[in-house]
Amino acid sequence: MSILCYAADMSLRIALLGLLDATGPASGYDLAKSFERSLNHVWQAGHTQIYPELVKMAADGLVAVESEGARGRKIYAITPEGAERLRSWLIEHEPTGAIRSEVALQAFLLPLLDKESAIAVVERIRARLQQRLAVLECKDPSKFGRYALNLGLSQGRSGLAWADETLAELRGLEPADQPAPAT
Amino acid sequence: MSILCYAADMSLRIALLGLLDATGPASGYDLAKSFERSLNHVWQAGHTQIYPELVKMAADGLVAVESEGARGRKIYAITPEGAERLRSWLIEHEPTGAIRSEVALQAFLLPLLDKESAIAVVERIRARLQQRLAVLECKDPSKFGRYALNLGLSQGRSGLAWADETLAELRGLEPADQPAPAT
DNA sequence: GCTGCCATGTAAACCGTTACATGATTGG
DNA sequence: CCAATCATGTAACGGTTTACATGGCAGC
Repeated sequence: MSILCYAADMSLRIALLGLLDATGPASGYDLAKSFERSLNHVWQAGHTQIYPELVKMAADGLVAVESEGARGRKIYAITPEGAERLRSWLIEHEPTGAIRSEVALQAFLLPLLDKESAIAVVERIRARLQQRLAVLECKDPSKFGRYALNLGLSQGRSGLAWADETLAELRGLEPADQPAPAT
Repeated sequence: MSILCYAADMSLRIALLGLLDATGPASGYDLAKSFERSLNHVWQAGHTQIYPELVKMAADGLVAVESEGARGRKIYAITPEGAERLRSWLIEHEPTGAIRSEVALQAFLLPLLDKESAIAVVERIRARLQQRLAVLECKDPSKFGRYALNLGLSQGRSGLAWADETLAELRGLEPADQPAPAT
């Protein structure tokens, strides 16, 4: 609305500014790799989103092309203005707790399934969570993103605990409690 | 690609089918209310998304207008085809673990802030999590969505625990460990 | 010379939010 | 009669994904 009202979300911008601030100048390609490696469990973005966004951010003065290397490689650096924008977002932005989780949606709808199917679904969810957790557990906890890593570990473990409790509950159900196995 | 490859996500469809299956025929308005009340911590959708989607779903034969009530109220019911689509999604769909969380992004970037600011950010996150948790704790655990409710409670509590640990760690830091408070 | 990775981009489609718009009904 | 709520929708915008497209360089 007002000129002070920036676009709704901007989290992609913030993530890019954060990476540039934390690890120094980088190309779009580097940033895409960083997303995959370090930011993966927190935010995702592919190169097709990153390249145009960097151009817009440069137009807004938040980053600048520091140098151009081999093969048309363009190295972006964060500007002081960008660093300030990053800090003020961190300090001022009230994060929306809103979550869209396919896992949670499946959990919500579990009662629609018969016992066997529900158990199979939860087992698959459990396997998936375990796999994700294993990836996080391999990461270096002394690195930059360690607070988010701890958060991911904590959430992953609590998801696993939920899956185990739910499996126990489902297995303990009397067959009579089940919905009809549908025609 | 092939005619068997349905649109990528469809979670909104699934959520709508799930509500119709679980609680019987309903209007778009009712469904929007249900989203707010029961599905809020799992998936969000406003009426502006729901109305057009119901029209498309009716065109695809997954729901049907069962009756039209007062004030142009249209009551949709799930069709057998819709019920089958719902069940096969639940059983077959491998949920993507991908998460985009502004809270986690802030956690990731915490080391960019000086000690005082970082503590303030985590305290705000903690307050927000507590508030969400309080909402969930008021819900009836015997209702339809109770598996998802348990999951939400579990995740909320682990988030709170993370915030407390992180605050303790930040408060215990030597001032020397801090980044320069930025000109 | 070919394969594979580095490196950058565009275009179309889709999903989701915000703002806008309309009218009926109920209760005070 | 007025306000609140019921009830439905459209339009524009912005963010995200998928597919398409191009070319340089390194090693075999």
